[in-house]
Amino acid sequence: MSEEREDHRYDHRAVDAKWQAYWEEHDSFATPTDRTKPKYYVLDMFPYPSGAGLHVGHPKGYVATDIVARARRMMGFNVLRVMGWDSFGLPAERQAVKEGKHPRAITERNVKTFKDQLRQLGLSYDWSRELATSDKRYYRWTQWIFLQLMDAGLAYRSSLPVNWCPAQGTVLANEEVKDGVYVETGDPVEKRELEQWMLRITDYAEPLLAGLESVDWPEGIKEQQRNWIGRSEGAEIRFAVEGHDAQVEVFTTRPDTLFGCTYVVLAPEHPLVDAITADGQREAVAAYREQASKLSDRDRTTQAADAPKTGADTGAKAINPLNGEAVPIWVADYVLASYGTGAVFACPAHDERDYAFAKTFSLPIKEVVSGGDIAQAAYTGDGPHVNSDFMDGLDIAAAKKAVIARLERDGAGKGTVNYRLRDWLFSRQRYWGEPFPLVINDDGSVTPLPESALPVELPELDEYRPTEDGSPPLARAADWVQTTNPVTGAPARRETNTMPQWAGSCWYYLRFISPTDDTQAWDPEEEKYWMPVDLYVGGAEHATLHLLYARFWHQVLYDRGLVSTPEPFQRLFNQGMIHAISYQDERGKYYHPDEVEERDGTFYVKGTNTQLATKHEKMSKSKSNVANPDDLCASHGADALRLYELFMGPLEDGATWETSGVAGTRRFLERTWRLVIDDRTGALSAKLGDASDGDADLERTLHEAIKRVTEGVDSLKLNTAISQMMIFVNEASKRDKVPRAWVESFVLILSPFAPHICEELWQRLGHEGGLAAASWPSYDEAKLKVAEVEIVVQVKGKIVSRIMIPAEASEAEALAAAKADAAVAERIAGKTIRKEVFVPGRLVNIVAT
RNA sequence: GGGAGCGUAGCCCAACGGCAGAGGCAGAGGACUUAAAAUCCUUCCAGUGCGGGUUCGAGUCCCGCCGCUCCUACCA
Repeated sequence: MSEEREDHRYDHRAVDAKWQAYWEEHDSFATPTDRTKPKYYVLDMFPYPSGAGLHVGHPKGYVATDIVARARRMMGFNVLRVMGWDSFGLPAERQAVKEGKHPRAITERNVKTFKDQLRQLGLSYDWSRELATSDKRYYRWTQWIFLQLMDAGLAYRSSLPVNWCPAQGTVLANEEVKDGVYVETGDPVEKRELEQWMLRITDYAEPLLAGLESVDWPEGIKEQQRNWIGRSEGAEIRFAVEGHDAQVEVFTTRPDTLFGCTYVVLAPEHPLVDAITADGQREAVAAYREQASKLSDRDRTTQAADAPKTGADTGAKAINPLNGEAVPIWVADYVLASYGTGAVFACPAHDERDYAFAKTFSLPIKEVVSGGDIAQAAYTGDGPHVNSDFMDGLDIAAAKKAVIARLERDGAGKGTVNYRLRDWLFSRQRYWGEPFPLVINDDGSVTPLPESALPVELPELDEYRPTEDGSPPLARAADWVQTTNPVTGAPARRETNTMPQWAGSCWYYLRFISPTDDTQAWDPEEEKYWMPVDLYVGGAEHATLHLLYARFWHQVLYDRGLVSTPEPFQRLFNQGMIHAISYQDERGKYYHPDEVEERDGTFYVKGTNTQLATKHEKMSKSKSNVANPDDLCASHGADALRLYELFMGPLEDGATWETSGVAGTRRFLERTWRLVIDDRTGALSAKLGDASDGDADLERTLHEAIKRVTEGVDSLKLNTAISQMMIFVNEASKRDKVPRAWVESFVLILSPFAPHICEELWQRLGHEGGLAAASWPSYDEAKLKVAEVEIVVQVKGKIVSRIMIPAEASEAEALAAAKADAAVAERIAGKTIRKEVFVPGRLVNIVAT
């Protein structure tokens, strides 16, 4: 008897497996080919397939988009829902070196792990459109886009210093270098000049700013992009150098303080330094530049404005173009070579950094804007100008105008706009990336390859480290490097750098439109149909890099008439990060939750007296606080996991993972199951009745749930949608009879969240063709209303009574009913009514004195 | 230093400016059971980080603090 009963309970293993197989067999999520219906392109930021696999934090966004995709299909949209792999990148290359395998083999292994994990979650991807950026059928077109960029004059070569680590024989990213050493090993890092490819993203600074106005993105992300682009208006001013032909050009946003200039500063790398340095200062300046060059960019820029200032006097003098005054020229690393002109004029009275520098080196400080106390600190606020000749008495805005006009008249400078955004360093000294589609001729000139020569495939190597002389790994493929110019037939060599990982992710959303087309990157007709991406979901950590780079490429493609929309991602949504509790002993060792026990509110290593500190941290293997989706699919089922991912809280918020919460959504699914199935017999529940078995309260709960879920698909407020569905199931479970049609509607709205169990229930309810054939239920506003409502009656804002009135009652009726209440009447007797407030369905407030 | 966000019950979280509680977790009690699990029922628990202000009315809007998270950082 009991065994038989077991057989009819909700068995997630059987249900999950059955329907995942069904979907695959029936191609349930194939992208529709008719073009008559409205389209919806919902996209996840595709992952880098790391060796660690997925933890429960990763699928949060994927589950959210899956709900949107499944619901939109039922609502009659053609949905494009796809997944791929950002599969070029350094970790695979490192792992390849470690294991002595090809990075491709490592990548394929990791992709398989990821894909298996995603499949278990029942995500409705059209897997026939799967792509990988490291696939030559894909990177052929990445190379093609690079040719477009070259053709548009947006790609150029430039010699730049990079971080070179001799001990590791490799180049390092800025993030990997601190205090002049490789953070992982402590090996020293030096700067090495290498020929690099750059992309002129700065040419697109204005369109990138302007485009933000037209997209539906979180304000915070837009603001980050604006800050990153960093538009600032100011002036370029030329200072003559005393005794030299040379001129120093500076950029400033405060040309109005030019009379307060007491010195000029060049960045240590400024090209004029050698030419102008006085003989007596050569040694000191050389020593300073040497010292500065040893610091990584990061060290030079992570310090706050009040950091100790260093510098050296060149002994040269610059002439202030306004008053002819000669001021000393210094070299200091607080001026960055890569911003503006790499030189500034210093006005210590009104700039904190200049102030600190002037104090350090006892340079004069001259006030030109009144309102502060420059004996104490720099004054950066507004005020009437002083000691400034024609600007005296003007405020900052007026003074700026006046001084720019004067400089322009005198030919000593001009008003300009500057950007913080730098050109994009677009080459890496790595193997596992896209080769450049070009050859370098013997004279150093570059010839782009014709389209017919694409793809330029990565050659096979058996060693992925850089060469001994520091050339990138591709230099090892001598036969590959040595080639001929396709136009002239003359000997030429290939570029041994590869593209950075961002390249492939810059346009993958376009390739998903026609991923198997080997004749073009995408089909223009299909592109017109599907673009732009209607909803793009991913982490906020990509706010400035990926999302800016992709917009840049897209705008270039748009300007060349290759895509139909100026912006790629119409709506962006950032899912919050999932954190989890970690347990650490005094020495910092992490313990897995299974090794931990709680006694009297304190945590200990099981069976010992070793006390543990708890912390909420990012999920990470190294912190032993990772929850694995595979385990949860096995123990609670994919649907319970999917529900919990979203039930935890608002999608955009961070949340703390608690596996015990999955038990709650699992119980909800079990209650749902019992609503439909008699778990003693496996037959349909005897509860299911006809329309006459329903009551208005339950019907209202159902319609409320349909409404919340329908709206949640748009707003992505899915946690409250789930809770409304829980209310319906709790209520329905209490009834002896529930109209079958209501239960069916409920199964449909739950199905995007919990597709496996809902397919099963839908089938058992006698429907053919699966949920794919079903359409979305609608709600009826009229059904959401109740006949009578209890409203609160306040007198002067204090609750004195509660009365029942018809829901449709007018203000006059409600007030009359309120005043008829004894407690109210008593309180307003003999007083003057100053104000009466009526909030329909909520309250009445009578202000009487 | 700058920017963004968050702070409601033991915990996760709800509340068009209108009765602070929808849902879940954990806890307690009970029903069912030989017992346990499962299930069902009942139940405890905060006045919304702090201080002002606007308002008939503030968790919600405004100002100032405190705490936490994320991003960014000598950008002239």
